[in-house]
Amino acid sequence: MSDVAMQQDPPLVGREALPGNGEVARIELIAVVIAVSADTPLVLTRAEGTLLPAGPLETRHRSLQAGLRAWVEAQTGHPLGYVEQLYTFADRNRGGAGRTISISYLALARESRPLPGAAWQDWYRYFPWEDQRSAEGRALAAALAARLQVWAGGETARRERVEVCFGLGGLPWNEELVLARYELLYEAGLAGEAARDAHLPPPTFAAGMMMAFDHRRILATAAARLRAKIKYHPVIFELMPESFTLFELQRTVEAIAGTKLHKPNFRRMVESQNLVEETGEVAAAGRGRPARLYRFREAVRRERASAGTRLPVVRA
Amino acid sequence: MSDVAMQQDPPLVGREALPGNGEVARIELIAVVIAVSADTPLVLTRAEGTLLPAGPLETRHRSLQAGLRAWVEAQTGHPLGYVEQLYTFADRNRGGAGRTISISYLALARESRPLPGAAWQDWYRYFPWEDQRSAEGRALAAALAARLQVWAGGETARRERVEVCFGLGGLPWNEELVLARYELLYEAGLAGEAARDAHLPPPTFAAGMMMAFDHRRILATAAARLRAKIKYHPVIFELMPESFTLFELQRTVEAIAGTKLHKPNFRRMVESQNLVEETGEVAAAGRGRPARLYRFREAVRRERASAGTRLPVVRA
DNA sequence: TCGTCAATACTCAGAGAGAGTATAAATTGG
DNA sequence: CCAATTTATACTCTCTCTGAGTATTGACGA
Repeated sequence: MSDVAMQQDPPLVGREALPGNGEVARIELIAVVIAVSADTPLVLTRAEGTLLPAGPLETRHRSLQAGLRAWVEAQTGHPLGYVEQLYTFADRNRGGAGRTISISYLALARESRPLPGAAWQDWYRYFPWEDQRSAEGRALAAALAARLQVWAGGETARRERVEVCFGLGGLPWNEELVLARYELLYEAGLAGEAARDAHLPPPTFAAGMMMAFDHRRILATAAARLRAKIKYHPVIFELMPESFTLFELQRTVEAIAGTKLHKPNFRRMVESQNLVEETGEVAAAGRGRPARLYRFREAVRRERASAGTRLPVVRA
Repeated sequence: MSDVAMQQDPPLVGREALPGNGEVARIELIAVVIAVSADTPLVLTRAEGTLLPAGPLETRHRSLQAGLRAWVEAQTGHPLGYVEQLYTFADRNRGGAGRTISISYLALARESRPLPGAAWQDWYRYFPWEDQRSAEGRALAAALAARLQVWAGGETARRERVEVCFGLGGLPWNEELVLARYELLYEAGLAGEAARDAHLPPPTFAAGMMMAFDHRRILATAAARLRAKIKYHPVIFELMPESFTLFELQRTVEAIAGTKLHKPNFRRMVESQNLVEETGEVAAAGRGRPARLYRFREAVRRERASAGTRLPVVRA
């Protein structure tokens, strides 16, 4: 797929005239803005970390993305760079006519100082079980898996979902299943939003920090997409400064993926793909041998597009 | 990402109350329904192949997907099975207030007899250069690439796009770049829609069959997604009958991907991934040794979800 | 019965991934 | 100033996967 093109809104061409019986809806634009600071993935939030930047599409907005950028900048002071569309949801407005369509986006950024009322939050506050780099995260995931097995009981479909999502029974942990894991926890009542949405009193135990509405679900969708995407598309550089060491790059990937990587093999992978080039400088020394600084090779954009995944094609 | 979940509309939970200044928009639902008949990928169309099934979201529709399914069935008589969201576009209505938001979907199906007014069309009528299985398709792609190089002239950015998209200069043909190639052709005026949208007279040469509005662009988006997806997710089985031979499976993949595959290696790949199991029967003999029949293994859904792509993780 | 055709089975070399070890270049503490 | 420590970088060694080609099997038909 043309990723570069998908980041832009397509050209405006006329569409089929709709008959008059079509309902009208309000359009809400929601942004998941991700950055990484050292070892911590960050998400840009409002209202003490309970809301994602969002706002309605207005007449003055020339496109969906333009509207999104305007709202994020107004609410957080942060101008957006890389943006891609995530998913479009609909729900009926309660106690009112019409419906709201929510169009969610993933944006990648470098950390900055947000406006008052907005703040970067550690992404793992919302999904602590996703941090498989630390023993605590792994322990929490195991504990949640155990609770989910109890919840699943004798239903094999549920048991299998738990096994796949949490890497039980010899299956590996798959860091991409962020959304599937959150959905399991929601269904089992282990996400705080489940009781809230059912108008029940808060449960005695809830995993991770809640958000308002379905914003944590959108956050899970964004994280799943990002964790999948860094493996086949060099978007990780959207999160990096101009120059960086290979180990800083590795730790950024680790922060996003929530797993530890094998240093020599990571280095070999990056170098063999010609993703980076040396700047000729070395990092300001801390302890140990100083690391060389690298920058993203511009030509990568071109070459990466021609990579893709593999089928056993026959060559002429 | 949780693909199974993404195919469903998420649970309806309340969203942020929007201030009154939000614009309202009409919502249009558009479906790209794909099937494969022997060697030919098919797309479900209306109006002599110039329109995709589409219709406005109405109050009676309980969800976006429900609305989509209702429209497709009403217009074509074809009930939808597998459905996934593609992309959401916006454009201003000409000569009217408000805006239309178009939400496009990819659906996979098995061929059926559509209602009068609807018809399955060979997908390659719209994108003949995408059929790299045949010498004619490859020749057309080469001819278009030559025209595009002339159009690009001295602009290196354009030249590089042409090289990547059409596999020039030693680069391989990447079948996933359907949308990027269509966009190039549109920009260069080699797609009929370009002149139409610019209110110019029809050009002397136009590649592939046109569609109304931006429906061919949506079709390109769907094809790009499908070509990418069959490589890492067993969606191909949505297009297959209950039982099939391995070579029929291969030809279905070839029809979608537009490339020839290496038979022994394709067979090894399918078998090594435990995607299928033998039914015990053999296909009704034509010429040559009769082929064994296979069926899709249900357990695959579970196992595939745990696959994903690779990072050099470190194992405990 | 033999030739043809398509399905199925096997082989082999090279690339790549996982895992571990060795060396280099800096800081820090005696 | 030297040695211990720390971190970066380089190298090695399997084992699996993949691309590519060849061989065998089982049907039909002349």
